[in-house]
Amino acid sequence: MPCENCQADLLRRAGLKVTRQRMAILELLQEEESLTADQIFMALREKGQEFGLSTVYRALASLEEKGLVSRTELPGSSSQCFFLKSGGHRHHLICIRCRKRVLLDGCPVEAFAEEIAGRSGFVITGHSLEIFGLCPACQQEDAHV
Amino acid sequence: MPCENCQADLLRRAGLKVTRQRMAILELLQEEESLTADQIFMALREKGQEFGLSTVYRALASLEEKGLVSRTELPGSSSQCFFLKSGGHRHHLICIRCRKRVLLDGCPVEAFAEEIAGRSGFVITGHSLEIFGLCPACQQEDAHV
DNA sequence: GTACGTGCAAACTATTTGCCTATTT
DNA sequence: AAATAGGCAAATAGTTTGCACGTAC
Repeated sequence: MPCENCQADLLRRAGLKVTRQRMAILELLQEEESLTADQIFMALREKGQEFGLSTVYRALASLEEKGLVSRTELPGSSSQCFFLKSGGHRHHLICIRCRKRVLLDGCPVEAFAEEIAGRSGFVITGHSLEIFGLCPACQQEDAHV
Repeated sequence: MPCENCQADLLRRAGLKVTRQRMAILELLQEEESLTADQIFMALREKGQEFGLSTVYRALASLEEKGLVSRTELPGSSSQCFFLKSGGHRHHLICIRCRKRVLLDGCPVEAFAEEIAGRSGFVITGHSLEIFGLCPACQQEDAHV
């Protein structure tokens, strides 16, 4: 559960200075599932937390570097989505409409990748996997239209 | 096997006009595993096939629309890679060094995704999966450095 | 006080578009 | 001849950077 000071602790543990801007971004990412830099910028502006877009990018970059945040690209979109990273190797189920992001347990790729390594002679360094769909809420909304 | 007129046929069947530019791009994609728009532009320029970068983008867009070409983004890269699409639902093993792209058989995600659909209430619309690694040739080159 | 973070404007990269000409069918 | 494609330059979108100032530690 997101306590008032969790974000500050996260930052401190990562060796980053605790600033209003970073706190606000972490807090926002905790509520929303995943957001583009611009969406973060807008959302904070609406909350009266006005600050530069480049600050958003820089904050996200440091957070990513420290492993607190990760990014991906939604299919057919040109901008990147940022989201809080949870420990370990995990994949997401992502709603293509509202961008809600659901953490999945398990990874069907690892065994597959090992098998492939053997056959292909490649040294496997990683993989990307994301599953896309419509979440229940968005299915309903779509039905109404 | 890439016959002289295969590309032309591909274009005709797709309902696209057969032009020097599109032919050259298809031919190039047949040799190389996957290339960015800019790499295609450069490669063609070196072959004396000089033409505009916007033509490359437009040609790739039509080819993609007709299902002949597909694109992805390599991890940590800001530009997109284009490659010839092979029929059906397939995934790739990609060398992070030379971008060689190997078609894989089978998909470990489909069963996983179905199971998830049941549990999550999402309607699954698709998934992305790519496996990254170093190909045998690049492993050797790296060993020499 | 020092190191790091922020704001703003300008730069940059990848990609797209407008408009007019050229080529394919 | 009609329809589609290409060339060039300019526009756009997203992101990054330089530099002076501000803030956390």
